[in-house]
Amino acid sequence: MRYWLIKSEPTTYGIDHIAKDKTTSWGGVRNYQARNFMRDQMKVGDQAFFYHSNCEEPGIVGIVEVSAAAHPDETQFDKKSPYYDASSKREEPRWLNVDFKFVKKTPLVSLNELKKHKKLDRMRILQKGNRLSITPVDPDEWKYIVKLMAA
DNA sequence: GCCAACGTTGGC
DNA sequence: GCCAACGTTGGC
Repeated sequence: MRYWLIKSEPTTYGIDHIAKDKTTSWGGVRNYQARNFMRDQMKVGDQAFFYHSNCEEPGIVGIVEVSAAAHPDETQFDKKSPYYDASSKREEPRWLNVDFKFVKKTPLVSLNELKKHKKLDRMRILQKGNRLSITPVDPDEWKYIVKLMAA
């Protein structure tokens, strides 16, 4: 079982959206590295920090869990979707995604807070210029952050 | 709104 | 296969 961090913009699809939906298909990811994480490494039961990006207070705001393994991303075949990909064929889908289910909201652990902890300075999210929307989280880092939330 | 960092595209 | 140009991300 692995741990992850997934980014989303709260105005587009934030923690309150998934709290209401209960589960959601994590479609629209158009980055090969992120796709490969979902396709090759994510398993049902893996947990992920839900991170709000591009907003007033960027940071971790909740926990979600993988509820379905990678499957073809429906938005790539939908001509009306902003994620439509004309070069992807049904017989050979280019984009895949997992489903996530809501676990809980957590107290905000802001980006600024994360930066303060020496233990966390290797996290992908804290590296300069990192834009990857799905990144692995080390089990030690996970535990450390969960403790921060409880404090 | 700015801009640095990054991924992708396409001409050669 | 190189690399400049472009578009996007995301913190500030």
